[in-house]
Amino acid sequence: MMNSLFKALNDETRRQIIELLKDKDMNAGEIADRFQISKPSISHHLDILKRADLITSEKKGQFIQYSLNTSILEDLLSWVLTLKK
Amino acid sequence: MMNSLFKALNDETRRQIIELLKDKDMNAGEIADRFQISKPSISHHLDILKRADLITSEKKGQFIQYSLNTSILEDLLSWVLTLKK
DNA sequence: ATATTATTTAGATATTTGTCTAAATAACTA
DNA sequence: TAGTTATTTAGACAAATATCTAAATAATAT
Repeated sequence: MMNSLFKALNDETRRQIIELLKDKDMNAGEIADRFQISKPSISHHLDILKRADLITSEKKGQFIQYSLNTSILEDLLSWVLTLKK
Repeated sequence: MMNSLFKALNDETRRQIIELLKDKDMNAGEIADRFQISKPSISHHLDILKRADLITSEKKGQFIQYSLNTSILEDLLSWVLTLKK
């Protein structure tokens, strides 16, 4: 669990996707347009974020809408906090 | 900066080293004894943790003592917190 | 001086990862 | 039904990573 979370966060592109989704939900194409990386690659990053439970997806007709899931970040927060004492 | 931090955290062995150092300072050999991984590999992990500023090292005679540096975790905390709103 | 102990550096290798293009799937539109 | 648009899946490949053994460095002890 922590493994897939840290893995997902260990990539600049994926962290930027998270930050985009912080502001608003976006579909895969909109996300891909923000990067100079192919759509299949973005799709792969989305998959990794999803496996880490950092984002969720919902089909909206022809599009797939992605949203940030912050609840998993609670675990990261408490992990960090136990280290700080 | 965030890059080397997330990279350092993206490994179970390194996270375990961090948790060991949370309790007390240890030298390289003591740390290595806790894992079934060769000393050179542990040394490499310590190097990555050090580059990420997560640990510090100090020579104590023949030994090198490693300590946890929690101040860098502030940055991780605030990164997570800005996501949560 | 020599030997022993602690740790790192060097070099090799297998696995994982990020990226790409081409093809497949799925939904809408004319 | 065909054609277009949105997204993913498959397969390939180069770069990065975790690990190992052997050798180098540094400090202590006999």
